[in-house]
Amino acid sequence: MTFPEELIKWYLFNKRDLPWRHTKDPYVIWLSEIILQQTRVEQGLPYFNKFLENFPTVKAFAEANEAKVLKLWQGLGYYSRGRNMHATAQVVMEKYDGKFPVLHDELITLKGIGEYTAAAISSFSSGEARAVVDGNVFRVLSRFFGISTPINSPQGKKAFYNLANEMLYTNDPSTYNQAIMEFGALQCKPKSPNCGICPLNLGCYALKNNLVQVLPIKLKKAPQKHRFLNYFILIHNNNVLIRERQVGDIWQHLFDFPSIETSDATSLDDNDFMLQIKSTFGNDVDAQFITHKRHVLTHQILHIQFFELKNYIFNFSKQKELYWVSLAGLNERPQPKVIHDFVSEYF
DNA sequence: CACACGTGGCG
DNA sequence: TCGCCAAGTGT
Repeated sequence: MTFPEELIKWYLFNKRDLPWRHTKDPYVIWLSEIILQQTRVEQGLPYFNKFLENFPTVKAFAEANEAKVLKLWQGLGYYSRGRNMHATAQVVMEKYDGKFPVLHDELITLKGIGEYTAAAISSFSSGEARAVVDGNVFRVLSRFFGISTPINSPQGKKAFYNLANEMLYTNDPSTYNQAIMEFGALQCKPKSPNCGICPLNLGCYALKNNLVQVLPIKLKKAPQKHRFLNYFILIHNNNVLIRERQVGDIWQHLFDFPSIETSDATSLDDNDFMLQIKSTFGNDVDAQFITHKRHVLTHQILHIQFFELKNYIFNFSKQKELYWVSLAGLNERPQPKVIHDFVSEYF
């Protein structure tokens, strides 16, 4: 038995009895779909009932004032959904004579209705062959077929949309769409799905390859972190001390000056910072601030300060990554770009 | 196109 | 506790 047919079989036996599954009325389905965007069924269900009681028809919805709509929406989150619904209800009254559209291409033009919702309403209410792609579909397809392309990357979205439409059971798009989403919500759950009782476990790539906990892959935002690098320029007999950066951090194998990294912005007046300098370079050291700059990388923002050191003690020779370099011959060294920028800037 | 938008539940 | 996730969309 094929993938979509297995899903539908599972669905017919295991589906929850939800109110919006008893109708093909596009208005009612629209109501449920908007409410369920990024929202769990348990959380959205009371709102669905509340909205249907207050606004049994699009007409009633359109004639309500926005304040009442938002009042009813209170506590659901993503309040633009409520405002967009109100606007859409009025467009349906004016442009569609109060008859809620059922075609994808019409639905997609309405406020608050994107690719997912247009596919959902059109397939559920008119049987149009449009595959829904939501968080559940990403997960089910990613695991079953072993797709590791990140679901939130442009390539990933394209790949999953294509695959979803290839898999679409065109004999019954409505049931298939509901089936794959319900399957993702109840069986192929994000965390600890019970693969032992899964009807698709024999053909599941993720289960076979022990990737259920890994797929789908979602790229993290990686918020930019701030780092404070304090560089020390040590000059002796017309030589300057540089250091090769080690593996496990930015600029691997590139050269820069010896430095102390701190968790905050620092100044020489800062006791802790001065203590660190002395413990590293010797108590008699005399540090002098030269200049600072910001260096913005993809995942981090570097705050860089330069200090010139005088009267330091030569306790660096033991460290392998440190090198004395002739100031005059700097440009002849195997030059890492980074040090070259810094050096050319200050010498 | 990366990001903001809300709230509640879960491990 | 806290990050992740939940039937996405608009900008």
